[in-house]
Amino acid sequence: MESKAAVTALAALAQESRLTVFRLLVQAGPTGMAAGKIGEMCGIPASSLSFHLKELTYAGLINSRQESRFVIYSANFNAMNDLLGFLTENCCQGSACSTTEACCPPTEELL
Amino acid sequence: MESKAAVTALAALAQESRLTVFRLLVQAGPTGMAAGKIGEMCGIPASSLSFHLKELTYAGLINSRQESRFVIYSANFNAMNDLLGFLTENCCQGSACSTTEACCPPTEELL
DNA sequence: TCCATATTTCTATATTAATGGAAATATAGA
DNA sequence: TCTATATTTCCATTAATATAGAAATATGGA
Repeated sequence: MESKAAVTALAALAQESRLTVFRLLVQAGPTGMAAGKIGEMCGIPASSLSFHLKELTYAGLINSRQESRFVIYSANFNAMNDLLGFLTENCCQGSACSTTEACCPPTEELL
Repeated sequence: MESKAAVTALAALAQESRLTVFRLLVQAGPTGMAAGKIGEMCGIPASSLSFHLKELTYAGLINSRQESRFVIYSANFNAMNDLLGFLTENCCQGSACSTTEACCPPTEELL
C-alpha cells in the first residue's frame, strides 16, 4: 500500500458519520447493507449519506452493487487489512516486541 | 475506545507528514527518536514538525520524554492497537469470516 | 407508460487545517 | 553567566471539507 492511498483512506475514516458507517459495514460483513438502511441506522440524511458513501468508495474502503432498486454497500476487507498492515509495518524493526512490551499485536508468522 | 477518540486519532494520521512520522516511530519502537532526528529523516521543517508532533500527541498516538536537551518521541502502541481493534470490532458479526473470505485478520482467540 | 420508492446531484454557507520563516524559549556544558 | 544547540510558539496566507434541503435521476412493479 502506498502512502497516498493510506492518507486517503485515513481521511475518509476520520469523520464521525463515515466512521460509523464503515464500522457498521464491517460488522455487516460481505453481505453488505442498502444505502437507505444505513442512513436509517446511522441517522444520516440521504444527501449527506450519499456524499459520505462516495468518499468511502473513492478511498477504496467500500464497494457497492446494484440489487433491484437498492444499492448495497459493503466493506472492502482487503483494503482495511492493507491499511492496518501499513500502519504496523516493520513495527519495532521487526523484533518480537509484543512478547516483552505492549506493542504491535503478534503477527501470524510469530504464532 | 470511544468514537470521538478514534476520529481524532484517524484525523491525526490522515496527513502525509504525520503518517510518515508515526510510522517512523512505530518502526523505532519503544526507544523512540529525538525531534530533530525525526525532522531530518522525514524532511520536515522544525516548525511544521513541532505542529504535527503536537497533533499526534493530542490524539494520544505518541508520547514524549525529555532527555537532556532532546525531546524523545515514541509511538503509543496501546493507542494504536486500540484504534485497530475499534475498526475491526465485531467484524462480520463475530463469525470466523477470515476462513471463508478475505475479511478481518483472525483474532488471537480464534487461533 | 405511470407511479412509488431509492439514491444521487446541486447548491450555498460555515468551519477547520497546513505551511514555514522568524523570533522566543529551554537545556546543558564550559 | 555565556554560548551553542534543540525545540516550540507566533503569525498570515492558502485551501479544503461538512452540511442538508430541494431538485433530478434511476429502478422495478402494476
